[in-house]
Amino acid sequence: MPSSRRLKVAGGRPLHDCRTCPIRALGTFRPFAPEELRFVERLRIGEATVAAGTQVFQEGEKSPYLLTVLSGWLIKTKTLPDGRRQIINYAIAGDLLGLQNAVLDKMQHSVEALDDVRLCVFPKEKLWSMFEHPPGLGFDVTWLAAQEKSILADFLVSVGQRSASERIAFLLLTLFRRARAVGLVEGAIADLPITQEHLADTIGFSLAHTNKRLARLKRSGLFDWRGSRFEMIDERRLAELAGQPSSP
Amino acid sequence: MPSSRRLKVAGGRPLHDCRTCPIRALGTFRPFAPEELRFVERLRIGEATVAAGTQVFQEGEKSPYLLTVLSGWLIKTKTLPDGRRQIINYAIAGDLLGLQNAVLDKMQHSVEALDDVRLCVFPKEKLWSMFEHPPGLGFDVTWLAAQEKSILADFLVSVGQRSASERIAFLLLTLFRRARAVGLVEGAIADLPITQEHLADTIGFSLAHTNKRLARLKRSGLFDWRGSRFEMIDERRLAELAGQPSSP
DNA sequence: CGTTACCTTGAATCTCCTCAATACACGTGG
DNA sequence: CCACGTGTATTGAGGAGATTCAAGGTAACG
Repeated sequence: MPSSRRLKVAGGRPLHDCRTCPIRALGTFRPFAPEELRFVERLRIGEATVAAGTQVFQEGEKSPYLLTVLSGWLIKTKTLPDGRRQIINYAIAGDLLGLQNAVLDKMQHSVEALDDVRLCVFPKEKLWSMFEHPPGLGFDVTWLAAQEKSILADFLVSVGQRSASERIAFLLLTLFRRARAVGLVEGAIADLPITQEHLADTIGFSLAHTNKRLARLKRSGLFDWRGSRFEMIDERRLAELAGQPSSP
Repeated sequence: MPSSRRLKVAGGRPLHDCRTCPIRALGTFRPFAPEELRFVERLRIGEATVAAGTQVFQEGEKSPYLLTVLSGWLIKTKTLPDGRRQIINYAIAGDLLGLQNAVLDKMQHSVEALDDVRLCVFPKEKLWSMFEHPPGLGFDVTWLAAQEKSILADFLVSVGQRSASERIAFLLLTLFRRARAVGLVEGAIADLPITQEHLADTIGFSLAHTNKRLARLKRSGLFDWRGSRFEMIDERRLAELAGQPSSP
């Protein structure tokens, strides 16, 4: 069972400098002008560290925060009245959390930490000022939103059209590549704090069936996955198996 | 088979005035300041009318355009290498097309007209200027993107967790409500230019199976659907059947 | 050393798929 | 006017794939 811890922001704690922000160092993002850096630094409320299992946002909730992930893994989920749960997406370093909350007035899904997570916290009402303030901060937010739309569409194709093993292959490949893009892969090894239940809730199959197909996939030797240690062995063949239209 | 017609923009044709824009009249959007109106009017290239079956965008393509739907229905699709197709979302009046193309450099999905469609055409490189130019045009784009993320998440829950009849109920309900929100429902009747094959490609089931479950659903009398004429009879019960968390 | 979370496996059942055939409405050309 | 094609809807039989339920197994942790 996920714990019921909720997000708390410790104000006034020692903040690192935005200039040395870990996610800026990734090179995944456009470099900020000094002026933008100062602007963002003023908007920021503080940093928060949350433990595995924490509910960072709750579906339907109006939170005062808009968040950026500095480190750790989270899942975004939606739950049906009878308890069936779908994992919508995963979030890692560099991802934005709570855009819906800031723009559409309330959260459309829940967000839960899978391991210990560090977050950068903004007041959601300041989002508007990122659009007033000329240089492309608002554009960056749109870029992130478009990016996530694209990921959601990919997941939708998977769940709508792919077979069980294809879905597993596609998900593992996607998570691995996203992790690699933000420097979380050393050699060919990533730390995935994901259980088979998460896997099942993402690809839309029962846990039992997911387990059986995963076991068979493992035997093919394209990757090794035990506990949270995931090792990619043959990425190209895994991508083929996933039915990936194009290459890395 | 969908025809292979492609989008062509007739420049310099008589344009209606942005002040009398049909989608502005809907009341779905925030009213524009006169200054914003003039700004948008200058950005616009022209209007385009495309016939049913036209491929407005092609997956992987870099188109010079960013579009707004004035009237008609379209589908956004992604196709796997072996031909399996997933309908990602539907677009109607007020929706934005080609954001990925403008922001992420190329289209991640195809867009096809289901009936005759009127479009408002912008040059995609001008998107940036909507963010430079202070009052909230850029914010509106983000709002639309967040909105669509929310729809995609809903579809993902459906395809991942719901049974066949629940998925059908949910999709019909969603399309009906979106149509109603932009004034396309008179009485309880909407014109849905959708075949059972579209339905099947959206909910992730085979055509045969979709047909059988739909037939059973029809017998329950919650709606009437023949050809393109869709009549909602018991919206509340259909919503219950769809496993909708909250009410209209 | 018992608890808890996660993983594994089997048997019976049901959902959904494939394949194939048929029906119907429409428009076109002979 | 009818014959024909095409797109859409419908239906049935048989088999693959997924579900549920239930039982064990393993490893980590207090």
